[in-house]
Amino acid sequence: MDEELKKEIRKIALQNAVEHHGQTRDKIVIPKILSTRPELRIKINEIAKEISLIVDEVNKISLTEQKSEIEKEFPEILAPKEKQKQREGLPSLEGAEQGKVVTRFPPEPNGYPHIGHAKAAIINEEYANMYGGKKILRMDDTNPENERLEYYAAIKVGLEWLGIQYDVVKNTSDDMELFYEKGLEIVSSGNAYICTCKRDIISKNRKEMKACKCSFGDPDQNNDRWHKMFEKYKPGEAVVRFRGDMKSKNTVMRDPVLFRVIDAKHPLLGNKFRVWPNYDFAVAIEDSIDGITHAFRSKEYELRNELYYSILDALKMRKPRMMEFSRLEFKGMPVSKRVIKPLIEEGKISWYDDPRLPTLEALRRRGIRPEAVRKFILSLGFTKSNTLAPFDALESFNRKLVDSDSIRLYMVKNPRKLVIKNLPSSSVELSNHPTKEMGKRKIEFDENLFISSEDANNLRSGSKIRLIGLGNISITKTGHQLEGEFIGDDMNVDYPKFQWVSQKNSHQLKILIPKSLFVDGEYNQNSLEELEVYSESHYLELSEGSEIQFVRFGYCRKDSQNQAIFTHK
RNA sequence: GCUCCUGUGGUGUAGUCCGGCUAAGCAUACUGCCCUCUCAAGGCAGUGAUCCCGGGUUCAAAUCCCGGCGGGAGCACCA
Repeated sequence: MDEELKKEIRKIALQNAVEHHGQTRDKIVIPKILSTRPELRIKINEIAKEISLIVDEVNKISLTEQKSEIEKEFPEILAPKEKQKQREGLPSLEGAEQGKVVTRFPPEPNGYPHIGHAKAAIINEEYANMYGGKKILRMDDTNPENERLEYYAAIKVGLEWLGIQYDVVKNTSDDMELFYEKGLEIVSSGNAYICTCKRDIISKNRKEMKACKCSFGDPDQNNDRWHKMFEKYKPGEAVVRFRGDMKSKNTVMRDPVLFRVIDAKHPLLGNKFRVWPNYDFAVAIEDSIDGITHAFRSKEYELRNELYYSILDALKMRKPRMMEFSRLEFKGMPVSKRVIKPLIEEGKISWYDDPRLPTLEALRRRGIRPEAVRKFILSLGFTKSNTLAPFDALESFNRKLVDSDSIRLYMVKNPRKLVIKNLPSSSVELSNHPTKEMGKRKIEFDENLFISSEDANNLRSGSKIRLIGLGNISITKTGHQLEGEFIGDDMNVDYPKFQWVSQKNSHQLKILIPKSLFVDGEYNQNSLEELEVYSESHYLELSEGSEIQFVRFGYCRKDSQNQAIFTHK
């Protein structure tokens, strides 16, 4: 064995020993050597023996000796370890070429957009941007019974708020004629057939893996029935079914429905059409003709991938790559309309913008910034494992964004009067932000001030406190109404510091504190706390929607002249 | 029930495809210190993971293989 290798081994052993209280192990040193010198693998036995010897030697000498040997022999490893840099954004995409990636976000206009939509939209956008590609917004509106005009608009408003812009905005329903063309093609080629069986028969056969009699109909029958779908058949009487595999383990593949008859009025197209493609057929074709290179959807669609590719194969159409990510929900914050709607009807929450909800509108009202939503979502990564994200992760991103332009204001909850007769002045100027230049505000006062009960409760006669920005006070009387006297303005004291409000300058308002809507699956009766508070009247001069930090309380967003919503601490 | 996906500190994740470059990285939460007329932001430090469990392959496994277990989803003429 050459001396150089021995030296190398000793170096690694020493380094590792120093990092671990003077002790190293050959199990650690062997891989390290082998990883840098793969050619040694064949001589493994010999090397392992040598390493054991060296490791023993190193372990015998003291930590200080180890350190001094490193200093003398291998000073290069003394350089401090750099902090590891984290990959920015999402992992790279397989098969993605710069400038050629096309992604799409296909929401159904059947409700208000929420955090789950944000995740899908942001992932699609990020990837398109990452590769200098194209983004498409496609309203997936092929069920006229569900879609409503206001939802098309609400989704666009939400996306705008998130700051996402699209190269193309379209509706799936724009391509109805194309679906018919492809529908006829897939029927004519024998890859689909028209089934007139009753719904429960179809479902029973699916369960039992049995083909239905319609699947044996000849081409003429299918052709004829295809045309009948457009006028003769009533809803429920006939559906177009893909010829999949009734014996497939994947239930999705057991001759799924491609088209059905729906007579409802479509918000965009009225009664022009009554044969509607279903989701699987529509997305596959749309993704293909829109030139989508990478399509992303959430995990519950995973089993539908096989169908998606099969439809495109049957039609000999180009296939995008489909990938899925986990759904995003917050603990105790339902996303689904099925859960939210009854709460609205029962009057438990006001509307879809109630601050306890994870809708985009609610997050906005609550004071969450779109950039925070984006950072938060990206921080969750692109993963298929179930995420029940904690809301405080979002809050932390938001706090950092909001802090630098939130005006600092004083506010007291459950106000208690504090009378101080010997105040040396009648007004004071307070600065609006501790570090950023945001100007000052003037507060006028007389002997009547307020502090919050929480603070007042800990006081007794003789307690000394500092009213921030005002001066030091010695309490002379406690009780329902407190009294105190001004004892100077020395700032080098360690009295407890309280914020205060002057009676002359006060404004009463309500603060809404949203809490978890559901606890252990049950509606939380106390999910919205309402606080009656006094703030400085300066509040009235702020524009609606501004973010405020009430000192020693937390961040709030001004909702109106007499209501603010608690954002987070 | 059947099928598919998933399982890394309190929490969210990186790493897993192509086993060694990290006795497991980052963020958040928590604790302490610095800064500061805020229990904020900022700076620094610290606590915290036998990488779900059990076998196997290998000189070497969070990473590969087999078997369990936990969690989620799908089983619609909804998307």
